Amino acid sequence: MDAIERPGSAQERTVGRILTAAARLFAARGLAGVGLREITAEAGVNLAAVNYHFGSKERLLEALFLRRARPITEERLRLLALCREAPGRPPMLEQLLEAFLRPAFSLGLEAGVDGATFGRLRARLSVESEDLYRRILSQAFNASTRAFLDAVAAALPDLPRAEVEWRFHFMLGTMIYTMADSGRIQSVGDGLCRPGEVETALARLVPFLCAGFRAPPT
Amino acid sequence: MDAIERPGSAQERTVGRILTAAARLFAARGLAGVGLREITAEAGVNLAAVNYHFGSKERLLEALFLRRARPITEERLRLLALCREAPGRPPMLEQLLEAFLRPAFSLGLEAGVDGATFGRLRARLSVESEDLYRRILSQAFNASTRAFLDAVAAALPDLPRAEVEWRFHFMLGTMIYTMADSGRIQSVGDGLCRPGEVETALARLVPFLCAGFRAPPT
DNA sequence: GTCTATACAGTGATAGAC
DNA sequence: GTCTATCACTGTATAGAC
Repeated sequence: MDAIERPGSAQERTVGRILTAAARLFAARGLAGVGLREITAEAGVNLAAVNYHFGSKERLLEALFLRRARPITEERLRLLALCREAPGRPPMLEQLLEAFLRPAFSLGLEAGVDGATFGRLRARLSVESEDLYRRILSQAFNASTRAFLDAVAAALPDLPRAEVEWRFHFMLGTMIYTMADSGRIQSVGDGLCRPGEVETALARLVPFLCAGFRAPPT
Repeated sequence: MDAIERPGSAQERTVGRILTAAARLFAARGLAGVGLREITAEAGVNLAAVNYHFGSKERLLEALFLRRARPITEERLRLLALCREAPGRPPMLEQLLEAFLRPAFSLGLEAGVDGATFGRLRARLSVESEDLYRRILSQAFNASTRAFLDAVAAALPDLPRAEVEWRFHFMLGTMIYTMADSGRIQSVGDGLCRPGEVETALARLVPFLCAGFRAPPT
């Protein structure tokens, strides 16, 4: 426990270098496109170091993911605590969705070297049904997401709980697909929608989703 | 040209058996989780047959995908031609979204042995930004999707084109994330939203999305 | 043309020496 | 703890049989 916590120790240096190299390479060329040998070469460590410190390539990915996900959860909860009904402020629902979505976009898409494609990584994990990935996402996001689900339900007291969950699910879909920025809409449309533009995406998403949430129940 | 078209020929039999086996195995265990040796063993053909007939594992996937995607496109265009404004019918926007979404769900999620997880496969491809996958999706869906994008824009004459494209993009996100059925919402909510239920999903999606499309432009 | 057997260069993982 | 050597396995390529 001591060695892994003390910054500057040989072990911590090795782990950090692996994480940095892996983040850069995964971002540049995707998960399957880069091998352990390339990661360890760039990090200047031995091939076996990855399996020694992380256990497997997949668990290296997990460590990488959790390191970037935590700030999102924390910022979400911080913003949630600031939401309140008051004259001159937007309606509660708008505040909640903004507080939920903004950290995912601002911290997930633009912060730091590996942030540029953390959104893509997250999107890939989010459409996978494999157990490992579900576990990673739950571990990273369940706490904050559940809090927002309940807050949205409270802000829409006339909407049955099942409908709230469905619409929340739809919101997750729009968020994740936008973060993935796959280029699909550019290929089908006239290029007027560019999901990579964070502020534009948020400004379009919130009114769209709020209108959907407020639709009469079926 | 003759041999590949005549059903029952030795070649057609081999190709068909590979496609069937690959569809089942990809569906069961994902794309990376199954090797060529397992596919060829189940199909009762030689290992090299895949590369001989398809060129690579990825192009096998492409053939598989296009085979199942074509009926979706055709059914969409058939339903689009039936949409019209008339007394006693739902508003045009509702008709359009229903015509766009229903074939993706009904043909993509439940028809045939490999249909059960064609939706998952499609979702995985849809969040990928790699060129091959973008090409596959364009080839499969651009014709029908573009037609619907224009029809929706015509049904919402007061909405700027950019806004239409953004909201259409959001719709794609809800559709794809629902088809992926990753289990995420069940893990965060109370299990009241089960994206695998096609009719329920459609009944919830259409009003939600129509309300979003009709939100005032920002 | 179709199919087979086999070889090849690459992967992630690991046992055991130091 | 770290490294070397090696393992079992992957997708792909090819030479040659039918």
